[in-house]
Amino acid sequence: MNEGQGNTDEVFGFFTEIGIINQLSTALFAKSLPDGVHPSHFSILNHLVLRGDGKPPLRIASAMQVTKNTMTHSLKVLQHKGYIDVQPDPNDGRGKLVFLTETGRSFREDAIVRVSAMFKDTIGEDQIAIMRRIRNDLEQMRKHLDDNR
Amino acid sequence: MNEGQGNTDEVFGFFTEIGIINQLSTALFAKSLPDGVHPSHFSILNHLVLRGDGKPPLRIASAMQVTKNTMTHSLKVLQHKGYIDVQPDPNDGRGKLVFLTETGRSFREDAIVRVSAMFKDTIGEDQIAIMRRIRNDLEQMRKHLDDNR
DNA sequence: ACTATATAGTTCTACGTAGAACCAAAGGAG
DNA sequence: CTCCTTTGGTTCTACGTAGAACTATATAGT
Repeated sequence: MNEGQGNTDEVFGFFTEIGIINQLSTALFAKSLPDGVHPSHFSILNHLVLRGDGKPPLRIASAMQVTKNTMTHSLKVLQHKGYIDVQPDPNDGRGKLVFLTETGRSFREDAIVRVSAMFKDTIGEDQIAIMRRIRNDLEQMRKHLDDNR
Repeated sequence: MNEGQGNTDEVFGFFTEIGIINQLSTALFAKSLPDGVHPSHFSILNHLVLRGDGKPPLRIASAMQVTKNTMTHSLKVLQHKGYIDVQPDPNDGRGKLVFLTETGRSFREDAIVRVSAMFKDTIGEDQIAIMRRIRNDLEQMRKHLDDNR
């Protein structure tokens, strides 16, 4: 293969590995979520619980690293399922604010239990060890990619 | 937040980080590919060059970690663009074999050049160092997830 | 104050991908 | 040989996501 392109193959291989892990983990995760709830939907609920709700969609979108079009769609799904409540922002005529409903909170609680049970079957001590080991490097990488977008 | 779920949050956070990196790198990659060629399409071409062509679709699908339905679709796109040639397997009446065309090979070469140039702008020494550091752990993680699918 | 620009969200469209049902060919068991 | 199961691929449908064009409100510059 062509040398002289520096470490292109290395970089490409790395991102391929990341992509596959993402693929497999997402699929694994999806199997433990009830009815048509996508992992990304759960992520939004989880984010609202952990970081607090009452945030505008755009802020959530940037936290989740998806575009605002995607967020509009996802929020519509969550709202339709009754997990969130979207209200106009009283301080900004353009904006909206996203609130969790009780249904949404308890759905998230239940999902955590299911996911935990599933993780117990697949994620062992070795995997946890890997996660702890590389977590910092991953964060740095993510930050760098995010800054140089 | 609820403790007692063990390291669910840790695991979930890890996969979230992976997901975001995948997201950002894919988007970055896509920008350096011409016309409607998706990163996954390029991956297939790259795989055929690196690992050799003349392989059945199902084998490629398992290497790329996508379902066969997806592979059928992707191959149709690549074939329509003239990058690959799909022929029936003479040894198996059900099977097909995928071959690269000259167009496909040179497209991949050109793409490598573009991608390399783009990487030079975004991926620095620090990032390469991270990749080398965690590459092994990622592979292990991927293998484990793949085996326990 | 007025105009220009930036920002928050939505809509429309296109596309990659997965799941399920399906067809065809191969392989194994009796 | 015959039947059943497995395997390779396709089709149909559904869905998450991105890009681009658009509306409406807010903010900055003069």
